[in-house]
Amino acid sequence: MSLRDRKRARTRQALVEAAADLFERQGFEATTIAEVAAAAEIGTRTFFSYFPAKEDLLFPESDLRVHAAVQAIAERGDGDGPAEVLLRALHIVGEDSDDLSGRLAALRLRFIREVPSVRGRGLQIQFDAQREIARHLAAAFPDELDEVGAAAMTGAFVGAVTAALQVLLEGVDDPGDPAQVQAAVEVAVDRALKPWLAHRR
Amino acid sequence: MSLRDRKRARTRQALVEAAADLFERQGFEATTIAEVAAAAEIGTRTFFSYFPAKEDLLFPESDLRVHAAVQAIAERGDGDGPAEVLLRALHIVGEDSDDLSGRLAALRLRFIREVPSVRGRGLQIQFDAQREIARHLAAAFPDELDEVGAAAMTGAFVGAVTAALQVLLEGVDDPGDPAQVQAAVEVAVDRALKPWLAHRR
DNA sequence: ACGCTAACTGCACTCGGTGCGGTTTTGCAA
DNA sequence: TTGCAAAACCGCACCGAGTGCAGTTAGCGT
Repeated sequence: MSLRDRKRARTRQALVEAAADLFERQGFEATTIAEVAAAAEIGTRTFFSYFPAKEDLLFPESDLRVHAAVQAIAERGDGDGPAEVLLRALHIVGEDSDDLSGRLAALRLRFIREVPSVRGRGLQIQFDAQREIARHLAAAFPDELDEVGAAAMTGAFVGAVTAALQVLLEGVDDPGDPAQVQAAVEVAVDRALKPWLAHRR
Repeated sequence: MSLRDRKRARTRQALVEAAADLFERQGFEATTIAEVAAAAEIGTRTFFSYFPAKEDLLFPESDLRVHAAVQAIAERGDGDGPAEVLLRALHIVGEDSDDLSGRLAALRLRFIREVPSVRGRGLQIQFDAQREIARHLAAAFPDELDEVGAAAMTGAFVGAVTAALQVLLEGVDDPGDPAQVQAAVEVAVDRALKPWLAHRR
């Protein structure tokens, strides 16, 4: 990795951290891109060579997650069926790695509820990720699934968990508490997939 | 209905039609709100008292559809279970009524593929509609479903059909042809829900 | 016919985002 | 080490979406 690339990665990280700080303090819409860029010590214009839009500051490593999930699908065990592999892949996508990603996750959750444009961007990213995973799932199980079947299955899983999670999070008083959120996610996965796994045996 | 309301409805309709014309001719992003407003003979500023954003011109009657679906849930037959009622409700949401809505549907489909902001807004509307339907579904079947279960079920249905439809539409050469699209929708519903309905018997 | 209210509209403004062109930095090779 | 091409940086001018405000117009009930 060249010096150029490392510097670029550092600046990118600085942008995300600066944005997290400002967003926490001022909210999403009240923070301008100029402020974020200034806090990371780059010109306003240069910001757009790092992120295509303001909302993407909240989803900085979405493609890495998807890539990890795809890899998990490729490295499936011999005994696993499509449902098990898919479930494990989705679990990987939903994981928080470092603590910055934890901070970001909390902000993301908050702004997905508060700011329409963030919710829109989030759904779009989820949709694209889902499609990518479905493609690889179909490739991994050519005998059991075709493209359409894999997409339907992935859509059903993701849709069910997302919708269940949304309802559960309405009842959470402090969305900033990672424990409550984590618990809600587990309940959502369990509740959403119970009927499917039950008849699957 | 007062004259005021009728005039307002006429203007709203004129906006949608003008937008449809301009969008067909110039594309979505190349058409400015000022142009649409001028074509409907209102001031640019006034546009925003009819639609909150440019994208909403492509989803002019989404709340009516949802309302119709909710009503269909309320008027369910005695022998129907949650799955049948939900399927019928979703069928209602997806219907095209007049021919203007047919034109709009084609444009919508095109721009959902081409323009990220339109895709984002569309997903957001779908998400909200899904939540509303789930709420009423839970209310209609208090013994079989709670809020979370209804949301999971609705999310699974909608997610499966949407994802399957997306894959199927990739293979359609002329997205402007309503027959091909309609056929794809039917296949998508069938394929997406087959495993569910099969084990449901 | 008369006031009251809702709708219409122009104006000024902010912010997100892009294209362009010039300057600085970096990687690499002679 | 020096030189050079590419890549990154950045200011500038610009556009369109969207909002707040204030003044005018038009419909509605009395």
